[in-house]
Formats: sequence, C-alpha cells, structure tokens
Amino acid sequence: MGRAPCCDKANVKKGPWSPEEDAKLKDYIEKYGTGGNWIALPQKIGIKRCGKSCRLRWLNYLRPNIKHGGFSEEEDNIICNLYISIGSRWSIIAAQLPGRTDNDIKNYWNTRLKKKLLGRRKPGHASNLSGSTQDPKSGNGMETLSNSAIERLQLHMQLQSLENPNISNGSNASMWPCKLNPIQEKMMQSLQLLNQSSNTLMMQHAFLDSPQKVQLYGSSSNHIQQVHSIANNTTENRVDNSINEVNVGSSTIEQNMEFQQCLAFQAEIDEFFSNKGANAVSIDDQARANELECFKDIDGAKDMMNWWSNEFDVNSASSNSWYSNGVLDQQQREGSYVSIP
DNA sequence: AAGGTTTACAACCGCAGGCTG
DNA sequence: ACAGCCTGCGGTTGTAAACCT
Repeated sequence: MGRAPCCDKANVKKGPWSPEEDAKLKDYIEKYGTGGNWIALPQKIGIKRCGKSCRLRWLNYLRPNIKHGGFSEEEDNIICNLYISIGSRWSIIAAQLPGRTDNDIKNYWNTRLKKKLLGRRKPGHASNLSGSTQDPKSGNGMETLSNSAIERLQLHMQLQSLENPNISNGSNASMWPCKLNPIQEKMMQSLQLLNQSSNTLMMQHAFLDSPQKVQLYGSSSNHIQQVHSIANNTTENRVDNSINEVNVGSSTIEQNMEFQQCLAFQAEIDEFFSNKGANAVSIDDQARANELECFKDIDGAKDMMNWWSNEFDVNSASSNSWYSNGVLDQQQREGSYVSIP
C-alpha cells in the first residue's frame, strides 16, 4: 500500500503560476498567514494548487525580501566554501545568504557556479572520473553521491593546485586541468577505486569527517566552521546510518582489498587536509602565472583563469543591508573574509 | 531566417523526519 | 509505542529564452 497523495492530483493545476494565483496567495498569506497548514491553504484561498506548490511559490518567489539573480562574488565564495565543506545542503547554505532561497542557490550552482569553478571539461573528463563505463541502466543511486563527492574533491584540488604552484610537477592525469602531485594522484586512484567498488558513501563520509578542509580556504572566520559543525550534527545520524548501511549491506566488503584501500584513502585524505592546512602557501604573482600556464589547453580555461585571478577586495564588498546576518556580514565585520584564490 | 542546441530557472516529485493524537 | 499527517529538503524535470550553425 502506497503513501496517500498530499492532494487530489486530478483537480490540481500544475505548471507556471498566473499573476492572479500569485496575487491571491500573497494577499491571503499577508493577511492571515499560512495558518500552519499548507495543505488546507489552497482551498481557503480558492486556487486549484497543491499545498506544497503554494508553499514553494511563497517561499521562493512571493514572500518579501527575496533576491533573484545577480549573485555577487562574495556570495559565490560563500556558496563554494560551504558546498566544499558540507555538500549540497542547500537550505543550510541559503540560511547564510539572506534573501536567497535554497532553490535559487541550487539552480545557480548547478547551472553556472559549478561550471565557473570546475571549468568546462572536454566530454569524457568528468565521466572518466565517475566511472561512466558502467552500464547506465545499472544506476543504483550511488552515482549521485559519488558525483557530489567528486565535484567537491575537484573543487578542493583545483583550489589547492592554484594555491600551491609545486603541484604542477606531478604526473599526467588527463581529467584534471592541472597535473597532479603524487598524493593527489594517489587520491584519484583511490577515488576511482571507490567508484568501481560502489563504495562511495565512504567517500562522502571522508569529506564530512574532515573539518580541516574548511581551514584550507582560510576560514579564520569561525563561521563557516560553525556551519560545517551544524551541518554535521544535523546529518550525523543520516551519515552514520549510510555508513552502517554500507557496512551491513556489504558484509564482505571489509574482507576485500577495496575496503582496506578505502580506509587507507580516508586516512590519507584526512592527512592530506591536515597537512594542507598547516602548510598553506601564499600565492605570489609569479606562482600564479606559472600555475595558470597549465590551463592553457583546457576548454573553458580562460573563463576559469579570469575567475580565479579575481581577488576579492574586502573594501569593495557590498555593505548592502541585506547582509545583516549570515556569513557574509560576519566575515565583513571581522574583516576576515577569505576569498577563494 | 530557420532549425537545432544549450542554458537558466521555475516547478514538481518523492523521501525523511518531526509532530500530534 | 505507533500510525497518520504535514513540512522541509534535495534531486530531477519541463520549458522558455538565448545562442549557435
């Protein structure tokens, strides 16, 4: 027996909202509030919409003080920092950006920011990394987690590689815009192994369990760490359960090489993050120039280079009253905002 | 100019978890 | 303790607009 539908699908309108519907919903909520029951709201207002749809429309578009588009570089940085730190926890990220909705940030990330940060790789680059050789019909839900983890690792390593010019001395790894150093190459091998063994939850755990990584990006401001901590606490059970599912559901994993190497990888990545935090290298112009040289053959490299080379100027940061709380304001007040290189 | 492709964004869907009786 | 309801979240889809050939 399936779950009861939240509304009568047959009598519910779908698709874009009309101005009339918007006006009715807005007027009603402004006068009477939601009454704590979204499901009953459409009937009260007299519109043929699902309660969930009303809620979404109100939260994302109709409620006061919503900003659309025009993301600033400060916001880009915050989104990127938090995404690397806590993953696709859009509601938590949105909470740090007043006036932004989780849906807006999610869309912005998926359509623009991700490409801006990771660059437009040639077809096959990302798919090589995520083990696309597997049968597409065999999707088991793990790919999503894997891709998220991979994206975050890619972001981290791109940031790291730009921060540390020595990385260019590594071996050849076609999926990366920059050559990898031995530790990074080893991490990638482990990552590929993780994908092959479908044990990607371990990967996710490795990231969630590494608060040091926040420090990589210079969060001398504690705020992002606090967000990270909140995110970890709120999902602690989910993550732990996920790990348990992996362990219980794959009882033989512990006995095979893949799992041992996964553990080794986790330890390695923790160490990597720790060392990185301790050995942060400042970027001078020459180092940056050397580093950017390695992007020259990559599609979209120009865009990336432009973006990366844009230093964030604290003094030019918006003093918009929107930022009365959240990361942005906190960092500005502390004068400790750290831009992604 | 027309058709095809890509991009951006609004909206939907299903699941998980909290709340309440 | 448990079942049902509701909310919130994150992933995915649909589609209009923009861009390209």
